[in-house]
Amino acid sequence: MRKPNAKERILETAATLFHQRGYSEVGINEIIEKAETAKASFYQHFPSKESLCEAWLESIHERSEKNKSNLLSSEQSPAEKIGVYFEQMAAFMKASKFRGCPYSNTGAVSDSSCGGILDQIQGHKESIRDFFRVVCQQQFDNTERANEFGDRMFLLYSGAATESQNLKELWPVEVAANAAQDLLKN
Amino acid sequence: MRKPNAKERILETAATLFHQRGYSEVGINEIIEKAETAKASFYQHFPSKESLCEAWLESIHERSEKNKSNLLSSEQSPAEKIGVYFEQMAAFMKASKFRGCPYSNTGAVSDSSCGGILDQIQGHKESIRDFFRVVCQQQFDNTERANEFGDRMFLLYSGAATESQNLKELWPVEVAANAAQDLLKN
Amino acid sequence: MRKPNAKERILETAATLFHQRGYSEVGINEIIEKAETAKASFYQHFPSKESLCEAWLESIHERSEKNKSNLLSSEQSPAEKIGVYFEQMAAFMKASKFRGCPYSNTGAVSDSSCGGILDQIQGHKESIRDFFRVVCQQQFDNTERANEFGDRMFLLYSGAATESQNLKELWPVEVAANAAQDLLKN
Amino acid sequence: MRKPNAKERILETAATLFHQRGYSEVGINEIIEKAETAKASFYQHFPSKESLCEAWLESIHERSEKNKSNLLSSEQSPAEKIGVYFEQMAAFMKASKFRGCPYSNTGAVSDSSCGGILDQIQGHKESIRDFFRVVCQQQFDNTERANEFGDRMFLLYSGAATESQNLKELWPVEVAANAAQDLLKN
DNA sequence: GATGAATGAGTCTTCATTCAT
DNA sequence: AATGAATGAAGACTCATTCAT
Repeated sequence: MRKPNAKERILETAATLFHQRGYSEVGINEIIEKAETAKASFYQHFPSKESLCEAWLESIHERSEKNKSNLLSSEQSPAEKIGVYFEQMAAFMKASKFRGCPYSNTGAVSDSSCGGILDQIQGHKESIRDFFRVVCQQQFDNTERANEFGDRMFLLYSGAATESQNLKELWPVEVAANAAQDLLKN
Repeated sequence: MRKPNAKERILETAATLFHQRGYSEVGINEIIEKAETAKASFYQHFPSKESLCEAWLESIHERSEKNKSNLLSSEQSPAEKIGVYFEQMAAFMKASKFRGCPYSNTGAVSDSSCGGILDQIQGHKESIRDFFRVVCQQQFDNTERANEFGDRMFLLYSGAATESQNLKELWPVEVAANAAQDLLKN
Repeated sequence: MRKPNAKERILETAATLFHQRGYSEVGINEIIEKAETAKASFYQHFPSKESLCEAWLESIHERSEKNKSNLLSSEQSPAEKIGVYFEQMAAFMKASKFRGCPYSNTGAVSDSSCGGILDQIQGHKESIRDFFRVVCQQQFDNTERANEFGDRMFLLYSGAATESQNLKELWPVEVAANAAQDLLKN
Repeated sequence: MRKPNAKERILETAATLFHQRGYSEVGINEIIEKAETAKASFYQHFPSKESLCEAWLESIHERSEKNKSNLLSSEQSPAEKIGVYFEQMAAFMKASKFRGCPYSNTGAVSDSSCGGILDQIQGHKESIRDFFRVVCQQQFDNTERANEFGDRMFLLYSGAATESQNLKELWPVEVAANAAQDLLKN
């Protein structure tokens, strides 16, 4: 069961803990203990806690990119794509007990996470925004309108993540999904 | 210049620091130092760091309530009220160098802030949601539709706060404002 | 027996350990353990390990200054003053089991101890050099010659400290003392 | 450019770093990184960090021995030999940015370097002391006097190394050189 | 002859909190 | 109402060394 690779064990453990309680609330001691590794082994693979955070965010980003890419190139209609995306979001929120968006949560902690972390947050967010824009471009002829509506969907999506986390409820995701569908009909 | 009241000095100092860097990133040592108080004096006024956090959030909430109440009872049209509210938001984002929503930021840190803090976050968020709902009720006859659109505006608003913070840009607030205005026209 | 004051206990413990084994070889853990204090208590009194080092060197310097000042203003002849000074040195070497000069030992560790530590080392050394110069000025009419001979005595003194430490023997101190006496006769 | 032999690369790298910053301040991680070797390769060539230290001191000693031997058997007068020796010292101090004597610096760190390191330090120092004694024997008929004056020169030399390092200045070497020359004239 | 991964004990420092005065 | 001293637990990170390959 236990992965033989220490680096992977650390990364997976950190992924769970960071997401559950937030980057700043999880110490390296706890990570290495649950990953069943020695402290020095950790630093052999990651030069710092921050670099582990970057690796964690990176791994999420990769999965997310693949998913969005698949969705975009699928045969589904824009409305269906939007529907699937928000359904995935709802499932994610429930599964993670409303812990919200790992990127926003990490960015909320501090601006001192300026270095690579801020870059990753922004890159990820831009990518999601682009996703909504492209879906809208598949629906609307007017590119300008498509981008504007894509941005609105992006904000609905983000607001749903934030408030679903704050209120520990699912309705924000549903409301956002409906609003996005309505936007597609305009 | 220096307030004579130690409790107020602490609260103001904490307000600034918590907002700038996040609750978990600011230690009591720094707070009492900048507030020019002794450590024991701090614990005389606040039983714990968490209670200081609650007092901070409470003070923000009070100001916010007063502002929303004034807006709601003003002579302005719903569109104007929405316009003013998002303009205030834009000003706040700029002034705080895109540090986003203190409530969401605090909630992002940890679920261990279960106690009173989570209650305050949820209370504050519900209140903002209600604000948007009431504004919509002033516009639409259909209450159900008003509430649905109010919720959508709430999510746009929240998404704008989150992404304006993440991207360190103002456009999310503007996009959200426009989307909200469009909702009022439906 | 145990001093009630934690700061003093720390300083005395550190003085002993630093001198015995060298600044870089003594950890804070050992210091606080032997001083019977908590780690945080240490940092209440000293902002860093380096600052403790500075306090230690400062305390040595003060005692040294008082001693040299007393010697200089005494009724003794220059030869007697030199004699007493080297006798004190011999006693110190023996008592400390040939651990040599705390200042030179600290400076030997690293040039990264640039900050205040280097300043203290240099200040202390200049002060000893001045002591020998003044004694020579009390012996010779020619100031230039007095200073030159004072500098030579300073180097003999320093070499005696270093090599007595290296060789774990007392003869370097004796040789230096004799050489200094001969210089006075020139 | 890069030496093919890993052992030599390690030794040269360590020589540079140990001299620049002191034995205790340089970790083997840094050494193997700068020597471009694997950690296990290091321990293949040197059983411990201490043994590397010994190898380093040994290599310095060999060069020093050769140099002194050449000087002693040269056609130069004792005064010239002393002159050359202190000139070399001055050049060494300048080149190493006043890092002083590697042996004294290593000995200053700790007495726990009991094993072979202390032996090497003492052997090296005795050898330098002998050098001065022999030069003096070439000058004076009286062996006892020659040895006494040789010892004095040794202390001047050592003091010059120590204080030149402490003060980051060259004058101690010059003063010691002059004092040594004067001793030869007695 | 060489290597990358793993380790336990250690480094210095900061945390929120309580105590006696 | 106010304070400086004290505390144990935890923070991130580095040490010299060993192991299996």
